[in-house]
Amino acid sequence: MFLGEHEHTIDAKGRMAVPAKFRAQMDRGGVISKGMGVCLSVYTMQGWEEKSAELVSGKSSDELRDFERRIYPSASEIELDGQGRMIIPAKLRAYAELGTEVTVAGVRDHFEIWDRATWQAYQEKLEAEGGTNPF
Amino acid sequence: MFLGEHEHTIDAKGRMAVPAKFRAQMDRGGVISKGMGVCLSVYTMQGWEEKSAELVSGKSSDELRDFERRIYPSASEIELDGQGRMIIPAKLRAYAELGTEVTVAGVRDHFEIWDRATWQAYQEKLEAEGGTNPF
DNA sequence: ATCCGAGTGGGGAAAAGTGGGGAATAGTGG
DNA sequence: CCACTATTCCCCACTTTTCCCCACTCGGAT
Repeated sequence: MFLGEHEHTIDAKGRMAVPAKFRAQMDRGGVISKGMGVCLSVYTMQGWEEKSAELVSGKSSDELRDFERRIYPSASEIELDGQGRMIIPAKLRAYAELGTEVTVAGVRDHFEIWDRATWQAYQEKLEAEGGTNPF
Repeated sequence: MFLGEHEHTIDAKGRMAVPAKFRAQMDRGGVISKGMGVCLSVYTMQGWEEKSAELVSGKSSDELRDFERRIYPSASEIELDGQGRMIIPAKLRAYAELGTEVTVAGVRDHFEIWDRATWQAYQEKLEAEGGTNPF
């Protein structure tokens, strides 16, 4: 399970260290894709297959065609290098408007990568709208 | 699995480099055919056989004859040269209105070749219709 | 103080992508 | 059957990007 908020940086080569606590789950690689909102989502390979299978089920063949052409091209398979970093494809980096300073947030079955400023604004918005903590 | 969006070029001889991430899957050759829409679809040999078997199943013999005469003559077997490029037959290139700048998009069990401008317009249309990313 | 793991940065080798020359091949006309 | 032309295919060459490895820093734990 992915938990917690981690502040990391993207270097000049487009690399970002995966939080050490997430690495064991990602050792067999994973998939990065456009996320819901201005962010990127990273799944384990298994998580990706389950999630995408669930999403395509029960679609008509016309819907399915368009849907598949949206989600698969916007994703990319990722691996970790010897230092536990992943490369974020330039297109996805542009989509999520990532600068060098990013926040990595664990969200149960996946983790998300946000530009730090975007993340902060989003959290403040949630806090203003969202009431109290449930625990 | 074919994932991601790759910008490549077709040279004066009709050759296009296959994205490195797709090559391992194409090493035993494949089949290129007219795609659904203004694009071309490329399957692995195995994927093509499965897909075409699926498509012809449950057709009456009249339907089947027409279908086969439409599908198979427009398709072409492809191999990679020493640099990992494939040749795109001129007829197919004309069908998909491919210029020199193309986008190669991985779509799970196959990948598609689009003229870059056509692809961009299509993606913008999907985005306008389709709401948010599901991941 | 020292060790160790985490995060970051960068040099250099390897691979990917692109372009083009020239031989082999197929097709066309005499 | 031969000559000519056009196309295909196999190399070689160059540029850019990617990938692998080594090195440094910073905290926390021993």
